[in-house]
Formats: sequence, C-alpha cells, structure tokens
Amino acid sequence: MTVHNSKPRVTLRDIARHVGVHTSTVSRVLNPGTRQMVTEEIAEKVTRASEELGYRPNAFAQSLKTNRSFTIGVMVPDLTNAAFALIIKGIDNVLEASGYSVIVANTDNSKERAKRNLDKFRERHVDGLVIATARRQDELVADCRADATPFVLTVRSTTDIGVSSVVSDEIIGGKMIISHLAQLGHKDIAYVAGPQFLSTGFERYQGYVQGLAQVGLEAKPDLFAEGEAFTEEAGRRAASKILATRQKFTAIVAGNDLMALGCYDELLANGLRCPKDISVVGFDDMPFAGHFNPPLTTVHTPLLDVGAEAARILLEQIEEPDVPPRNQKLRPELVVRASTGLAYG
Amino acid sequence: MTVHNSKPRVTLRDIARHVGVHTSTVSRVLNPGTRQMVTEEIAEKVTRASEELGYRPNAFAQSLKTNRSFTIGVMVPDLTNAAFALIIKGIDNVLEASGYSVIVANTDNSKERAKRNLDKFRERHVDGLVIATARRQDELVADCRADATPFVLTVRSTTDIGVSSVVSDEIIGGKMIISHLAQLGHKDIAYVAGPQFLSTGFERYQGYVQGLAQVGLEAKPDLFAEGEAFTEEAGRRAASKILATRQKFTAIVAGNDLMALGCYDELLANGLRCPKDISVVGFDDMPFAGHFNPPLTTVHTPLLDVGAEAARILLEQIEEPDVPPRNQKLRPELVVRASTGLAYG
DNA sequence: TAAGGTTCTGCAATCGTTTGCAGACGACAA
DNA sequence: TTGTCGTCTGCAAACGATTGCAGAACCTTA
Repeated sequence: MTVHNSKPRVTLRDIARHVGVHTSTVSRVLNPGTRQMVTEEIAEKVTRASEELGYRPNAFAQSLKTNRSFTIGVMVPDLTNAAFALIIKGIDNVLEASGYSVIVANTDNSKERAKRNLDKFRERHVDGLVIATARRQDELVADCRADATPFVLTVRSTTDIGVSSVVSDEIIGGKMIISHLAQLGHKDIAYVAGPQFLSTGFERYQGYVQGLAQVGLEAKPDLFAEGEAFTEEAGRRAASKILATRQKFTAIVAGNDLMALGCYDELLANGLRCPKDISVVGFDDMPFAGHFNPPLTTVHTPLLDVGAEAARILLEQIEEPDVPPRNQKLRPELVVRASTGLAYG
Repeated sequence: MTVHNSKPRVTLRDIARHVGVHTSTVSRVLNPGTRQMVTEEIAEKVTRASEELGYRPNAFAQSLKTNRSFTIGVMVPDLTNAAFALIIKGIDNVLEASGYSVIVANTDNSKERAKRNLDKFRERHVDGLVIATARRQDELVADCRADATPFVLTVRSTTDIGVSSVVSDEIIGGKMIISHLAQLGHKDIAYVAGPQFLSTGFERYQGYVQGLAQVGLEAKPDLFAEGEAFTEEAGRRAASKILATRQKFTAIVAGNDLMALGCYDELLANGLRCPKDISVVGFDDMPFAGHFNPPLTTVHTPLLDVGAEAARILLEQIEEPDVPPRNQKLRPELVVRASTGLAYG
C-alpha cells in the first residue's frame, strides 16, 4: 500500500533486471514470433516475471519502432444516424478480434472537419482508414490516394476507379422497389431523392429509373425532387415540393428511411393516408423501421456486414499492400411492411 | 514524381537540416509554449520550411516522451443503441475541439470484452476514460480506481463514492412519469423494469416507487417484472409475465424506450390497445420515439449534454488531477405524446 | 582434443521527439 | 579592457521498445 501510487509502469528493463537477462531477451520472449529463439527455461522465467510484475507493453514505443500502430481510423458523417453506428459496430467486431483499435471521427458532414480529422489520423499513423463520408467526387479521397496508407470506402463510394470499396448494391435495391410497387398496380411513382452528389443518393435513383424502364414506365420530371440531405426535414420539404405540382401519383420512393419519415409527416399534414392514398418506401431498414406508423416497407441494407467486410478488406490490404483494390457490392433485400399497398383508383 | 513513393515522412531532422539549425531549435519553434525562446528570424524560417516540407509531428514519439497521448477511451455496451451513439457524439464534439481523439470500444455487454478493451486502453496510454458500461457494483471500475488515469462514468453510475460521473437524474424522471399518469387517473401502474444491477434500471424504479408514494399509491409486487436486458425482447417477456398474473392495471412504465416497444408488441398480441386500454411510457426519448405507433410518451434524457459534460469533466480532471471527483445529474424532461391517455373504467 | 557448426544471448543503434544543461555570443557597465 | 549578465542555440540524454550483428557457449564429429 503505497501512499501515492503515482504510476509504477513496468517496462522491459524491470523484467530484465528482475530475471537477470538483457531487455532484448525479454523482448524476444514476449513476442510470439521470436519466442522460440530463447531457451525454454529462461523464457518461462521471463513470462512468469512479466505476469507477476503486471507488464504491459508501451504501445508508443512499439509503434515508434515498428511503424505499426494497430489502430485504424473510421470517418462517418453522423454517428447519430443508426446506419453508421451499425457500420462502426461491424468494423469494430472484426478489428477488435485482430487486436486493432478503432478511432472514430464524426464529421457532421463538414468538409473542414473531415480534413482536420484526416490530418489527425495521419499524425497518429493509423494503419488504415475506412471512409464512410465520400462524395461521388471527393478531394479527400484523392488526398488519401496520394498517401500510402491503405483505405477502403464504405456505404458511399466515389467515381474513382482503383480504390477499394464495399457498399450495398443500390441499383438492385431501387429496382426491387419498383418491381414491388408495379405489382401493386402503381404507375405514377414519385421520387424523393437524397443528395445526388452522394453515390447512395445517385445510384438509388438510377435503380429507380432503370426499374421503371423494365416495367415499361417512365420517370416524370415533375415527380422528382432532390433533398439537400438524408434527413427527415429534407425529405419532408422534397415531398412538399412534389405535392405542390398537383401531379397525380400513388407512391413515393424516398432516398432513405429518414426521408421516408419526412414523407409521412408531409402526407399527414396534407390529410393523405399511407398506404391507403399514397404508398411510401424507403432505403436502409434502419432499426425500428418496423415500428413506425405505418411500419415502413424498405430495402434492407446489410450494414453490419458491409462494415465487417470493409474491415476485412482493409486488413488484407494492410498485410498485403500490393493486392489490387477490390470493389464489393452486397446484395440488399426488400422487406415489405405496411407502408405499401394496392394503388388506388 | 518518384516511382514508388513509399513514405517520405518528414521529421524534425529534415527541417533542421534544411534550415541549418539543430532539431531542438525546430522543436522549440513548433511548440507554441517554447516558441518565444528562439529568435523571430530563425523561427520564421523554420515555420516556413515546416510548411513547405509538409511536416507532421509523429504522435508516437511525442507521446513516448511526454507521456500524453491526447487520446481518450470510451466504452459503451452497445454502439447500435441510439442512446450510446448520442453519448459518443456529445463526447467527440467537445474532445475534438481540444485536439483529442476518441477510441471507442463496444463491449456488447460482455465483461470479458470490457476487460480486454480496458487493457488495450492502458497499453495505448489513453489520457482518460469515459465508461458507459458500469454496473452498480463493478470490478472494472474498481480496477480503474487502482490506476492513476482519470475516468468518468456516464449514463450508468456505480454505488462507489469518490468517482466522477454524469448521468441523468433518473429518480426525478420516474416521479415525473407517475405524476403524469396520476393526473390521467391511473391508479394501477405496472413496471416493466430494466436490469436492477444497472443504476439506470435501479434508480428509474426507485423514482417510480417514490412517485407512487407521493400520490398516495403503492407499488404492487404483482405489477413488477424485471427484464434481463434493456431490449425490446426482454421488455416483451416482462410485460407478458405481468399480463399473466391477470392483475388489473391501466398503465405500464417501461425501463426504457426499447422495453416500451416490447410492451407495445405484447399488448398488440393480446388484443390490447394503447393508449385506449393501457398507457405505456418509456425512458430515454430515443430518436424517432415520436414516430412509433403510437408516438411514445417518454422521459427525455439529455444524452448529448450528458456526453459533452462527461468529456468536460474528464478534461478538467486530466489537467488538474487533484481536483475532487464530481457527480453531476442532468435534469430530464417528460415529453408527452400519444401513448398515454386517461385511465379507463 | 581441436575444429566446425549451432544455438542462444548481449550489445548497441535506432525510431522521432522533448528538455535540462552548458556554452557562445553580444551588450552593457565599470 | 574586462567582467557580468542575458539571450539564444546546440549537445546529449532520455522515453521504451525492436533487431542486425557478433560473440559465447554448447554440441557434434573426426
């Protein structure tokens, strides 16, 4: 019981002194890769001493020497968005198992903040990066390419080729929705779009357009409105714009579930019932989408898997820097709930 | 244009050589605290060179020398739970501004994983810890106290005294609910409890009991059931248990919003309507609680502020290690929506 | 017994900073 | 001119690990 246990950090030297060997020997014992270089007898003594003294390697010193930090940076636009929380969880699950720690950066959709965070990642010498904030054209990504540290894009990708990414196949998702809606007899289908400078926003819309074409329908300009963000408010405003054209439609496809929620709000405010008057469908299948009123039909994006897969690819890229970049698209799934029904009229 | 730009990291020595001074001088220039030690003329040259060469300090080397990592560890039980995502965001917002990075650890409610993560935090020499996973009695916390690194508990606190914490005032929250329910004429109020080994679970229940006493009611054992976790499923099972007693009641207070959702499910399955037959109220006011069916009456916990305040206290504790621990309780707020109505009968 | 070959262990340099100490230099006063 | 004081800069030793190299110790074989 010391009076004021300030910080009796145990170092290799303490162990070395305790056992009567050199620090390099201790180091060798403690590193699995070099352990067989030293006599079993000594090795045992060292291990024991290390445990008794409660040795913890100093990560700084290790990293300084080896240039590996076992740390990876994750950049997300909004932690509060359940989708990104899921992504992080997926990433953390596989990284934790490999001894890596994740440093998160929340950019709140600010370019400056993203840049600042990227710099901080570099100072901290992260071994790799996963970026979930990319715009379709993104300087930040260009910046990363100039650098040698591996990174993979996730959820949102860019138009660049030659960079790894793992995302959901948004185009298929869009087509699934249209096919579902068409079966219910819908012909006039509005689109409340997410930002078109994001791959998610853009490709989901492409899926919608292609899906329409497949069933012999056409996208009408009046039935399209782009929100400035993937938020409930933006969704509501976009829906309101479409409503204002007084163009007839019986269904709305929203850029994501949040925007779909905004559509709910706007429909309600206009005395329209969902799905009786207007069907609504979203993207993501965020947690509790099944508890909304009405339960939301939406495209389930396998976010946990997307995150996990991104982490796996990153790990691979770290171990094997010369392996070519990979682009993975995971298949989404339509989950039909109560916000879509037969077209009226 | 080098052929294979491997990693031309710029160090102090490069700058020193470039300018023709010693590294120590460069170091002094680049550290605001010591910059006035060197002649303005040289200082200027150094700064310029540093910018031209694109110098980035090596965080490892710095930390190794100074024993400060400007890194703090955050431990949460479940990233996917919107409540904790909010907490992290609150923390990150204030920490980012002070130049700190946050390393997150997701324990998934596993003690082993928590311990592992704590060890990793120590290896990485985090300057501080914020812990959102504490049980009312928690060895992990005891473990932390033995150590000299500052930490603060958040969301969930322990029975220990002498450790800093910032939480929502759960007891008041519980009382608010009862007072609201009593005004609506409810007399038989069931409690679907969260785990009682967590301070949130425990204190919310205490608030319920005290609130009941204040309005001259009594807590009936039959109307209490404890879920094993703060989840929808656990909430549903607990609700089912209470229903099975066939005891009369007109309202349920749930341990949190997720459990309240579980109550919705069970009521629905039993042909009971909310709020017509049974009122339901939760805790947390998680995102989209207003979009549930029916919109959930719940106690709003100021999670963003809780996180931010925790970060602030931690920072204070890092700068000033001898300041006594602080326990902060933020005031919650009842938000009345559509899941509570007049008591029938 | 000596030569040759294998293990094993210690030495010392190194990673990129920070920082106490001391020397260099100029200025000023006596 | 000399002494003293201040200001600035360089030297070198850390911080705690890893690792190529060389030498010591042992074993084998002739």
